[in-house]
Amino acid sequence: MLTPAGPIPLSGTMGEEVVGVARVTLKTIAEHVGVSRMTVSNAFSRPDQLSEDLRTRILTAAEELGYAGPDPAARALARGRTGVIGMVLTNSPRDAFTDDVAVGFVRAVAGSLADAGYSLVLLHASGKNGVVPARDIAMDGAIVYSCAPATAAFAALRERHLPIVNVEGAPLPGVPDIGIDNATGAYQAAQHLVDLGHTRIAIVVSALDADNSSPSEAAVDTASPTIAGRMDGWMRALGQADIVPTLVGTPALGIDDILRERIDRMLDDPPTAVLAFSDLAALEVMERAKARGILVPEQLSVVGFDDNPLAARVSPALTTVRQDIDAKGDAAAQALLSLLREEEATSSQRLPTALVIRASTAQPGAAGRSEKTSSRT
Amino acid sequence: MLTPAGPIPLSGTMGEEVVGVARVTLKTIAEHVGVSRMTVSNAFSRPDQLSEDLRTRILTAAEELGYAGPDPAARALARGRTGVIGMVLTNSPRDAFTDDVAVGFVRAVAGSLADAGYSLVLLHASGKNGVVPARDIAMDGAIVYSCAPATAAFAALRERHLPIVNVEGAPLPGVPDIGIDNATGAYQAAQHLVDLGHTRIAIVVSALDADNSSPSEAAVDTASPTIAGRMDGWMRALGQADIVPTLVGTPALGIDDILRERIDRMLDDPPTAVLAFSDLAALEVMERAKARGILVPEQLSVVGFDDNPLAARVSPALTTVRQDIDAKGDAAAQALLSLLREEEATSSQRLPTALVIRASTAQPGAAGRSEKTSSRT
DNA sequence: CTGAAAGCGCTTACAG
DNA sequence: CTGAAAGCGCTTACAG
Repeated sequence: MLTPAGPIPLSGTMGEEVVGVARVTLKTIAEHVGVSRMTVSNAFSRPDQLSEDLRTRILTAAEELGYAGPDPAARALARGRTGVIGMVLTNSPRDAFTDDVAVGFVRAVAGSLADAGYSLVLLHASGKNGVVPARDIAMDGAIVYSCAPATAAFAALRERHLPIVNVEGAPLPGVPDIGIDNATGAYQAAQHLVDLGHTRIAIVVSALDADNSSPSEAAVDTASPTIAGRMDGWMRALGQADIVPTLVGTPALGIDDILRERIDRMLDDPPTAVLAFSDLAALEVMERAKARGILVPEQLSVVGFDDNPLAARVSPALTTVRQDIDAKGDAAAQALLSLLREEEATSSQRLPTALVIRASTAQPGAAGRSEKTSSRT
Repeated sequence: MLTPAGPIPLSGTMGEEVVGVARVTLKTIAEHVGVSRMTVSNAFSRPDQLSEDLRTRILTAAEELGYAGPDPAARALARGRTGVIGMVLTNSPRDAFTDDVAVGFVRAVAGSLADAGYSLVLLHASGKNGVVPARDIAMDGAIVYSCAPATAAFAALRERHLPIVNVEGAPLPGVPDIGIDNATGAYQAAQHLVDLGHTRIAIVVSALDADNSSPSEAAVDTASPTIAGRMDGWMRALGQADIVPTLVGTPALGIDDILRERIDRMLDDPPTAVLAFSDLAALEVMERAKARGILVPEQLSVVGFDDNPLAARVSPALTTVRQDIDAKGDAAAQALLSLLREEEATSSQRLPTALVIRASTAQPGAAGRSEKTSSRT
């Protein structure tokens, strides 16, 4: 037996304060029990490779010595597998987590992945410290949510040749893409307004610089594949009805002050209906309309997108295009999982949407019943 | 030069389909450039250790060969540092992410950590696959959010001797705990009801099995340190006013059907006021009261806890105890960060709360103005 | 400014 | 059922 005098060798040079106990490794236990390191390894990782009795003896010794199990970092290197999946969000987690839709997606992905034994690591954009998580974090694969192909994190991931699933992204060769059918959803939303009789319609978007302008070919250029899909759908329905909408947009990826300002400008001479790229943007429009005394839906119909949990709670309840965010998260997780299993069957997927008509839309100029009609007796 | 014939050695046995390119490592590049592996390592990790010229040459070669940088798993083992911090939530991420307060916390932590160059990995409870993330994932430390000390994940973390910060947890020797001052917040909430003149008060909690019972000593036993703190505060204020509240609770950690059922039972013979352990629970009470035609706040005052984003949006707007969730997240992240820097100065912290009085509380039996008083003309 | 040596802690075939 | 050997890909002192 090579076991040193004491059962647990202590760290620190003689005379120094011994702050912690020396690292207990497979070797410590092997020497203690009198077997080879790899038998100890087997005791933990391949129980069928040794006798029940030996295994118990080893596990007992491990516990006595305070061994918490094989070191995950060493194991990851040896196995070539970490058990971790990365998630890169449009914006840093700090921003993304203010959006219920993004949160719902992360939630669903984390759940599906957990069922398969994988943990999710949130990959923020590269910081000042020179740390680029997408490049520097050990992981087995990644899910990229609603990012432009040019995103730095995305590029880093691809350089590493990691299995990647793109969600609501631009089609990229060799990268499966999961997303909803934005065009069809948007088409339904616009058609709903057309059916109600609206002709003066504004479209409110992000990732597109447009200050109450008309949709000239050039202007419809957006960095977001999601917005692009929705634009397609809206324009198709409106085009069929010979309606030329007004475009209100910001170059930013989400709602910012530029967009708010342009929405205000739009409300100076309001259309009769607005198609917004998200429920959050729709609420922004509704709040600003309300502040000016413009009645929704009597004077202004508003349609959102997503069916954010808020949509049903606000007043008037928001007409919107529902997407099944849980299904999207599951689909993304499953796609990545099958990529990890090297089942090449993984392909892109378009999930369906559904128009949900609530109280924020009505016929133009309708003396529609709002929730506060008592004064009209 | 030991460089093989072609610039990029291919993998796969002769005759097999060559699916991928052989792994490019430090060695590949070293041989290609004609320097040692460690000079290549230095080019990436310690730029000051070699001439600018050599470095450029190495980096160029690396790019040509498709080398994405030092392998994170190998680096983690060699450096003893992963750049990853774990987060264990009360419930699995799937459940936790339905709660805006928990989401806000994760958001704040992820943000603070990102600033310091760390990424956050969500640690789910151990699954069927035998995978226990808290034991099997490589990380440098962890934040434990609102977990009972007996939580399996917590125990696994401690066995690994990882730096841990406890958030809203039970005090544990050697583990700094960050949390709000639950007792004081709850005290203020209860005192507010006392000041309004209420005497028939119910307390709605989780993690405590109580079916409209009186708070006997035994019954006040809860597995949640957070609930325990709030109970203390409520009971102290009520005790000073000689009020004995009714206890409505579920053994579960959150809101479940048991709790809903017991709330219904409470409303059969309603008190004049309710103290709820969270805003979500308060909304549950309000909705159920509304369904029965019990007016809030005229017939029933309701006080929540947290100041969930929803609290201000619902109608009537909810009186509640505000906690600064961003501050809590930052504090937790900073505490862990300083633990990682081995600044032993890290200690526990109690963050302040503030009572926010809105429209869901009024004097008992008050013919208070609700939002629908028109009928009373 | 550059390199030879040792090591991080584990696992994977392969023998016996 | 058990072990000796090689290796995962990098970094950390330490020489020169």
